[in-house]
Amino acid sequence: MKFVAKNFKGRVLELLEKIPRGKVTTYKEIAGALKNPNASRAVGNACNRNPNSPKVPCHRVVGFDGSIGGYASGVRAKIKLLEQEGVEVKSGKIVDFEEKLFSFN
DNA sequence: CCTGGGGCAGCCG
DNA sequence: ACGGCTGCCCCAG
Repeated sequence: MKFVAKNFKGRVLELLEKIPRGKVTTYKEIAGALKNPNASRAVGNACNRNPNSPKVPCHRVVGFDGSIGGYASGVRAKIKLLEQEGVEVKSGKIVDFEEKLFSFN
């Protein structure tokens, strides 16, 4: 049985878990999927204060431009994880970002 | 490149 | 429950 969180934070975490390995998404996509296209900041907050650190791949979420943005454990770690999953990162940006972009839509 | 403004959820007192 | 502060953001100038 699937656990459906009704909190904003909970939904964000669930979406993050849906992101396949080697793919990335944007805060905007998540916000839009939650019907709150302006809540991109709130999405980032949910990840930052995320209670499920290793459970949720927050490192697969990047800025609208494919920019890494930030990371609670350090941007450096985020890039490292992405590269391990096969996502190239150059100068703090995702290489072929649009091709690796995953949509919830 | 940097600055300011907007809008939204989480956390703390 | 309320108010203020913060933030892994986005957009325009």
